[in-house]
Amino acid sequence: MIRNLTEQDKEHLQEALVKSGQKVTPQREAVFTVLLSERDHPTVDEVFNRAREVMPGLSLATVYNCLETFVGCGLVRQVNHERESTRYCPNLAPHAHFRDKETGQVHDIELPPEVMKSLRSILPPGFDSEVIEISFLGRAQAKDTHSN
Amino acid sequence: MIRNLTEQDKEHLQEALVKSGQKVTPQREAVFTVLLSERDHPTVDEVFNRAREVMPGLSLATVYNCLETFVGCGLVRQVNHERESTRYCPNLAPHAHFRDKETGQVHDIELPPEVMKSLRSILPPGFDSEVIEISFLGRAQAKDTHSN
DNA sequence: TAATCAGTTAGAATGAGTCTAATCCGCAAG
DNA sequence: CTTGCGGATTAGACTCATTCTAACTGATTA
Ligand SMILES: [Mn+2]
Ligand SMILES: [Mn+2]
Ligand SMILES: [Zn+2]
Ligand SMILES: [Zn+2]
Repeated sequence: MIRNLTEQDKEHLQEALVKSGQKVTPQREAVFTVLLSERDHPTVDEVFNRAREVMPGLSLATVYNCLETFVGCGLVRQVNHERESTRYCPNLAPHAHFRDKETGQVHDIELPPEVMKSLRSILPPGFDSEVIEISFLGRAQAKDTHSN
Repeated sequence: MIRNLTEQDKEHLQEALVKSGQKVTPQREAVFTVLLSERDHPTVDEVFNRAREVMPGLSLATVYNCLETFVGCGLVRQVNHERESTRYCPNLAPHAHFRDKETGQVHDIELPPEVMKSLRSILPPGFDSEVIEISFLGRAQAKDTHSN
């Protein structure tokens, strides 16, 4: 189901867009709403299908555009596993991803700062990294029905 | 330049192939040789072009087939960064990958067991992971001309 | 009003990877 | 030797996520 954006969410969206010289549009709001409604790392097609429920005229091209815009202004992260379709994640906290081999579901795994530090410490001198991606592949006992 | 396989390398290849019910062929030897000659994580096309120097009739389809075979029998790893072409890595030791934003070069980063452990420890109960992928994106001061 | 301009849209193009069907070739049975 | 078999190789067709293009929309500005 598609939630409504809280005032906080709207401000977050507006601020990030305006800060990078772009506008809030109905399409961008719809796509952002979809992302925040179910934090299950949807693909572009999944976002497209969910968003059309609430905005039937929306085009796939626009979903690609919105998501690219959001990535550009730091509102969401892209998540890739092997060569599968790119998925999108609005969780801005540092976290890793766990991909369930059976179900395909993607779960967020919290990343404690001390682990980040120990990771950064394995880089030899001369290597400076801005982005670290960590992804697990395995099986998760389904504890609940939502997948975040 | 394309090295020659040592006896050890040949045995390694043969053992892994035979163990999974497949044969050593001239094409597979050529592709494997390319992978061991420069451990720079080549793409399929790069492998193809290098291998053709030594085996001109080789086809791209066969390079795809050989690499898939090697992955299947654990001789090499696939390395993906975002949606770029898949790269191939014959380094079987546990390691992470560092991708240089400027040059595109991929470097191996050794992964000490204690770091692996601390990573595994962040998984909540119920999550069991066989594979962990770690990749850094950033800039590396070019210390040398080879890229491993 | 007219010009401008970001955003949206449909559809074409791209390209890494996969699939298909024909051929090749080493080996073993006759 | 021939022949048959089965895995491997090959060229080319195909797929499909993503990117590109060019026309259109609609709000804002001169
Ligand atoms: Mn959950
Ligand atoms: Mn090096
Ligand atoms: Zn996430
Ligand atoms: Zn590697």
